[in-house]
Amino acid sequence: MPVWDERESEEFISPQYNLHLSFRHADRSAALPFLGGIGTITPFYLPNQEATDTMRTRFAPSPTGYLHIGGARTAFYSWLHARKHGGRFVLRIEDTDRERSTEASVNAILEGMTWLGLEYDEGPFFQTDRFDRYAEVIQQLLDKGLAYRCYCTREELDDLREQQMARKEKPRYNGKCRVGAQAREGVEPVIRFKNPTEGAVVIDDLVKGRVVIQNSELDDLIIARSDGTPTYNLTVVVDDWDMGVTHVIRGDDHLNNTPRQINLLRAMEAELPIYAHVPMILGEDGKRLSKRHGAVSVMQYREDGFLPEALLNYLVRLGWSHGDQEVFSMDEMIELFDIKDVNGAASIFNQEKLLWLNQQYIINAEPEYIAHHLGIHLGKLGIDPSEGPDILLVVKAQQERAKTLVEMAQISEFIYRDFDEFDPQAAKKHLRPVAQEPLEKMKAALAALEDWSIEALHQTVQQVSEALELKMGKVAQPLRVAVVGRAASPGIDETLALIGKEATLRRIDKALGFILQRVQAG
RNA sequence: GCUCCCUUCGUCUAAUGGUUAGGACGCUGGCCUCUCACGUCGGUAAUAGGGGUUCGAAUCCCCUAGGGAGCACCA
Repeated sequence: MPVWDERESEEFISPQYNLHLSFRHADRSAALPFLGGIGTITPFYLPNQEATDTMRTRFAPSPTGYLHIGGARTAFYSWLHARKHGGRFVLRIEDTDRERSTEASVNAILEGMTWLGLEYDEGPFFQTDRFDRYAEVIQQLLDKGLAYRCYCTREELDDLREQQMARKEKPRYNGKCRVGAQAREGVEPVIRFKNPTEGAVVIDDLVKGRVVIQNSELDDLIIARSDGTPTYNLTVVVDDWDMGVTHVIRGDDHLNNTPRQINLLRAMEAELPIYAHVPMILGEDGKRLSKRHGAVSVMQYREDGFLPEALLNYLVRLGWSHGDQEVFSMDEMIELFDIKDVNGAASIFNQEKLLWLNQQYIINAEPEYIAHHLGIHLGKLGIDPSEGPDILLVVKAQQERAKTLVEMAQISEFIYRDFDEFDPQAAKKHLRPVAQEPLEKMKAALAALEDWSIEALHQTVQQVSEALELKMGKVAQPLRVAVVGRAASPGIDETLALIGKEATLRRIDKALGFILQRVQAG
């Protein structure tokens, strides 16, 4: 069973989760009555569904891994489409492949969607709970003569395929058992759908436009394996129909499956959904996104310090645009996004642009929001934020300086603890003998300072600079390297304020020691 | 191999037959400045190739090339 973050589960997962429980464990024969034969079947409606004319989109991942970037985008597009039109967004888990499906993957997918904030209105439904229903539809197709048992063995099919490939033909089933096939000893038959042999299937795809496929290109696909379990093309079609899905938004790797599914839908005399096939997302090398490309799991982006809003904004702009606008609020995305405007071409995932967007979101976010997430990343560095200054002050000081929350934690480390070594480059440039006097003067002035406020600190640095007749940079930079260890930090006054008086004086001493050592070393 | 989809700066995209082909990321030069960053002003860089149609093509048609997907008792 999924393990939820208590706080988040209350908000929007819980209702579906309860339904999931009741759906999985209830007496299905009572809960899900089926009616009639082919032609008179009316789609049944799952317990929480309302009117049949409600627009519905769905996300239907197979739980064989985490939620990846491509899946997240199609889920998001489906979600946006439903939200925009006041429809419902359905989550369905396609777990009929029992070899590869895992509970852990289901949880990973739900966790990913939760993090992104893609709450679903119905589901999650599990296909493994619906085998009775699939069996029923298959039987009806059989009764109607729209499907048949095929007794060809795997070996025979393999041979057939090889021969066809050798002849440079498209491999497909030859329809041997289509008429008058006899049961064979020791062969458990599969069930095939009798695909039309003539004519063409027309798909008016919202993204790809009109796509026409000749039925002569299609063969009689298997809808039930020899062990009786249904296959993908059958289950999607039955589910989309039963669940009242009106808009099928999915990856364009499914475009080639669509004509088969349409033929199946027609055989069941079901209403056809509207299709939208969105293109793939490619890695930086132009190849299909894979583990080689690093962070492909959406949860990895959380680990890496990205905000979910930034990731969604990036994904919506990947393949879609609204004039010159780059940054969109969630409301704007819902209002402006239109699946019809999605580009038909595959696009390359560009980490640099995502980083830029993430920084924009960090800059514009409420400090409280950032602080909440920053705490986690500080914790990973072994830092307890409560042992330092108010974390809101840290966020405000660093907000414009980090592309990710991980980076923000890293560049804030100096606030919480002394560093071990000076950055060699920075020390070489700034901790030189000429810096000795400014540092000593600063130390004295700071030691005497009672009011450790940003304003007072600013004045102090300025006064010391003026007294030495130096530009402020000549004083502030050595001081910065002394207390931060590096040449970059927030304004020197803010920096000192965050570090505190005691640590500041201690670190200046250390820097003076460093310079002395350097002089002696020659 | 066959079928389907796709092709504008390095990347994401705008331009629905008439624009000096626009914006954004990146890279880069200036400004701002105590550093870094933010911000700001500039620069760099594209219609895959070839044929048509048209007064006029990134845009419509055809061919070629390149990329992707599908052709499973996976989803």
